[in-house]
Amino acid sequence: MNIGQAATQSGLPVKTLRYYEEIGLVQPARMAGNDYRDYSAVDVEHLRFLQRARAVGFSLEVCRELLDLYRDENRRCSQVKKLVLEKIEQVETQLQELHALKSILSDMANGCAGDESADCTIIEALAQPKPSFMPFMLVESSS
Amino acid sequence: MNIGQAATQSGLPVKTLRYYEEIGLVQPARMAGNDYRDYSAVDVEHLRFLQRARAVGFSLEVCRELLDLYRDENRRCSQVKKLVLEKIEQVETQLQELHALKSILSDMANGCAGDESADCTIIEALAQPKPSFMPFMLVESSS
DNA sequence: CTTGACCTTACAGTTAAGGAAAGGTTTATG
DNA sequence: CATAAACCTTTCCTTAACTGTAAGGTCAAG
Repeated sequence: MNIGQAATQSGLPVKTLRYYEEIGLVQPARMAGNDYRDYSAVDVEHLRFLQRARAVGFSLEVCRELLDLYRDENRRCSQVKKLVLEKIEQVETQLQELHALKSILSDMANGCAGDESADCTIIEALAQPKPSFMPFMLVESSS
Repeated sequence: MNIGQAATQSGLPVKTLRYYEEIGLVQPARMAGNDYRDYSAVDVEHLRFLQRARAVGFSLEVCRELLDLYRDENRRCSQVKKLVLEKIEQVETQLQELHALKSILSDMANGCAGDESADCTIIEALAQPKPSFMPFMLVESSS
């Protein structure tokens, strides 16, 4: 099967298949003569696995581990679950950060008239001439 | 003021200040003779503005717009608020996506024994030999 | 025979910097 | 005065996970 069909069947763009080959994730055979990539059914199965693992947010590095486990008859289920639990923790951390951001942004928006004047409490909050103004900004000055 | 002090006072790394100069955000004068960057008080003010705008999640592109508005005496408050409201929408979209991911990952983790056997419902869900298995995967096949 | 749809490689660009190399300047100290 | 530490400079490479573009080879249809 050539790359176009493999892309269609895996739900991934052609460019992505070339990229995955380049980084050693799924390396198809080559057709004699024209050097076209020749994807086997197993290759496509692996590509689909990757597509789904990416769709649930795993990094390519972790996808590689998952694919290795998928191919490994001697895997232990606990290894797989560990990766999922780690990912859940990451997602929870991101959710907390985004909630914090949203609350800051909402406070900013709510405190702002949004009219045609040049005075703007949002700009003032970001300029923050003295740290006494808009206390919610003080929480996020960690970086 | 040289770059190290400007970095300390703005809360940004030295490398970031050089980068911001390179992309035209804050371009300090140069000292005669040694060509060191020479940041004015206004430059540092702008750097601090950028630091805070980045800290609340605005992209550099939007930070540039915000900084332009900050410098613009004729800005309209509504322009600023528009950017904040757009950012809030982005954050909400991301929150929804992350909630969806978390629920998928949690379902996966909850359905998995996590023991020492090779059988793993997570791997099966990602492999998904037939689309009849684990219906929550069907929602996310948009990319 | 040519047109269009495939396929190939290689290189550049994206975001927002971080790191390293190789070297010039200034300041503190012996 | 010499020198070493602590600054500063530029340039290039790296990150994640691709996407876009250029320039060209191959294949099937009409």
